[in-house]
Amino acid sequence: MSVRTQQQAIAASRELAVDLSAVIVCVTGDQPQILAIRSENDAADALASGPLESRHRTLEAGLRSWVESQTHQCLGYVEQLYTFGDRNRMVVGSNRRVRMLSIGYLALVREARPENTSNTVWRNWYQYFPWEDWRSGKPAVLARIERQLRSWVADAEGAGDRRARAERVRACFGLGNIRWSDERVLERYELLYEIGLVPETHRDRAPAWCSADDVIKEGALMIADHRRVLATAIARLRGKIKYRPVVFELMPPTFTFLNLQQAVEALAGLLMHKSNFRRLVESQGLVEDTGEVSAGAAGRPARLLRYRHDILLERPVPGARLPQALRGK
Amino acid sequence: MSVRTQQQAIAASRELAVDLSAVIVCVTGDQPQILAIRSENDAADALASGPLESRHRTLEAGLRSWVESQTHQCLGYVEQLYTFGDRNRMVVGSNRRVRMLSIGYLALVREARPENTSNTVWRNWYQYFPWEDWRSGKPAVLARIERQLRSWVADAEGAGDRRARAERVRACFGLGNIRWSDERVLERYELLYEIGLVPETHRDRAPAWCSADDVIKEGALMIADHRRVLATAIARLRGKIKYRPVVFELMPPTFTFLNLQQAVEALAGLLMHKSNFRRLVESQGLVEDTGEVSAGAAGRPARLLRYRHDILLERPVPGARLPQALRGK
DNA sequence: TCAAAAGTGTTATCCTTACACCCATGT
DNA sequence: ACATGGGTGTAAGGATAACACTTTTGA
Repeated sequence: MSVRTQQQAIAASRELAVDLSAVIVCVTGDQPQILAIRSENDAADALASGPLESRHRTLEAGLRSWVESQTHQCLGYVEQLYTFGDRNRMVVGSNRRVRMLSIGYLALVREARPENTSNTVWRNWYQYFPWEDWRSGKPAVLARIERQLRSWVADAEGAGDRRARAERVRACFGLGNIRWSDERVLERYELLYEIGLVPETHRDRAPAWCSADDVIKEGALMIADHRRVLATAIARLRGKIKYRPVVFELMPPTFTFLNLQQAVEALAGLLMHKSNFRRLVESQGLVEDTGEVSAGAAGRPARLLRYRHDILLERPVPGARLPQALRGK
Repeated sequence: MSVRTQQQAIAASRELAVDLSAVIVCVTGDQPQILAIRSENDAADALASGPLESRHRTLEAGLRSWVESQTHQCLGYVEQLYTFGDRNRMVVGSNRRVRMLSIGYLALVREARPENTSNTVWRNWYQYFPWEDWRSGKPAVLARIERQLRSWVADAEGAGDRRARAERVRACFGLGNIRWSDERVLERYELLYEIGLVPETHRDRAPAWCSADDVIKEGALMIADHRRVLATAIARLRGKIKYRPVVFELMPPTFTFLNLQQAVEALAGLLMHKSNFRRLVESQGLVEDTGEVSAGAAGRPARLLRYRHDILLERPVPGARLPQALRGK
């Protein structure tokens, strides 16, 4: 098995189609946005996606190249998310089924360029996931979602199964003594998908036992599994801002503390304590003062900050969950 | 661009070969091991890798199926790592170059089964990365590595470049006021690769400016980019054990605190404080006491523990790096 | 009796959270 | 004057890291 011939691999690939898809994120003001591709006839949006071209040395270079040429967006930070290849991604080719593989990427851009191609739009990502925005209190949709989840738990066969379901619901949606976790975007979406609360379930292959009546209609749809890819991206980004200074990839060259806080809040879908936020950012040494102050805003003008580019990599990545290792020797 | 025809995608895939490769990990006693495929003629090992078959519904199912049939290992926890597809992975096909894509997976198994196929071996992963094991003090190789890194820093063109290089070296290898971070396995490997301190650089495409004389020869090689895949796996696992109870996927049904601690230490390549480790594990409620005690060991017999399967998902994932969100509303 | 490992307890320190309060500006 | 946002101080509580020390077994 060690020496698989290239022929085998190539033969296998004959039934394959691979593309790259990108969740392109920016923050305008206090809203997180993604670049969506509008389809003419279909109601559902799509993510930007393009072919895997072999002339680029790396996958990432290929992605950058076509996204930049197609959308006239200059990509900043880019990170591979996941490779999606489930069977329900198959499409029917000329005369046989073809497995679609899609390598998902997260890309951050600094500003929302005017939409110059007619079919691309910047959309607030909470349009697709209304239950993920807690900034103005608990989202209304969650009442209905929770009701459905409870009945799913109640429908379990045995007591063990019921416990497991209850546990999972509590963890995903922060019920009982567990808190809502902003990072569980994908787990939440997958739970909804699995139990048929989301239209995609019924579009893909509806299991007999779940009815389409209970579907949550709030939240815009996307084609194929693009909403799953988006959920993956949001989850990754929400996690990442907590231990790597990636927010700054979304900020203009100078910004105030409030700007920064609102950007983080937009991504996390949660509000933060003002003073604690400042202190944390300041203590990390991530920003430095430009001499200037902001103008034109409502209240007192604020100092304008700038990201300290020199601290690109360091950040001791604090907060490990294991006891500190023994020092030295 | 939104509506790419399937034809395009399929056409693009003609020049593609996709396979799955797996880093299969277990811990025996106090050593982390991976399943390596020995090659007959070549000196370098390979990771387990197999074709992407279309009969399975998910990629993961396909991986499990062929790994289990080929290696007679029953895989426990499985997680997708990354999709590797750089140009230097190209291979020459019948009469043209073919891009090799490889979807890397991390798989954890509970025990090292006797090696029943002649060409598979369990190997200590520190054979490939001797600089990653700090359990008995600072690894000896690091002296040489650090010397080379310093001279790379000194060789920088301008002052800015020099600072950036110094910064990067400090962050990756924990020099100056920055501590060694067990999780930066991949970043370290990539730095070594980039500046030609590792044989792979010269095998792939040696840049003129770096000489092969300085190469670090300690550490076993692997074919193609498999050592990079392994580095990715180790990094991911080291990170994951800190916030998800994945170590237990590597433990036998019952174990002592010491067993558990040694497993974690094996993975992290660092030693922990005994009492603090216990307290942390206990406080998380991850384990429960079986009535029994361990027998036959050197000192005083220890209580045998068991993983509490009921807490699969919860774990509030503490230690977020952002200020706590405002409560409720 | 000694070595080896299992356990228990305690302290200083730092980080996080949660408040309370004052400052500067435009309308 | 007051609303809006900028900015400082601080005290309580919790988690960590680092010690010191006792207990139980096998050889």
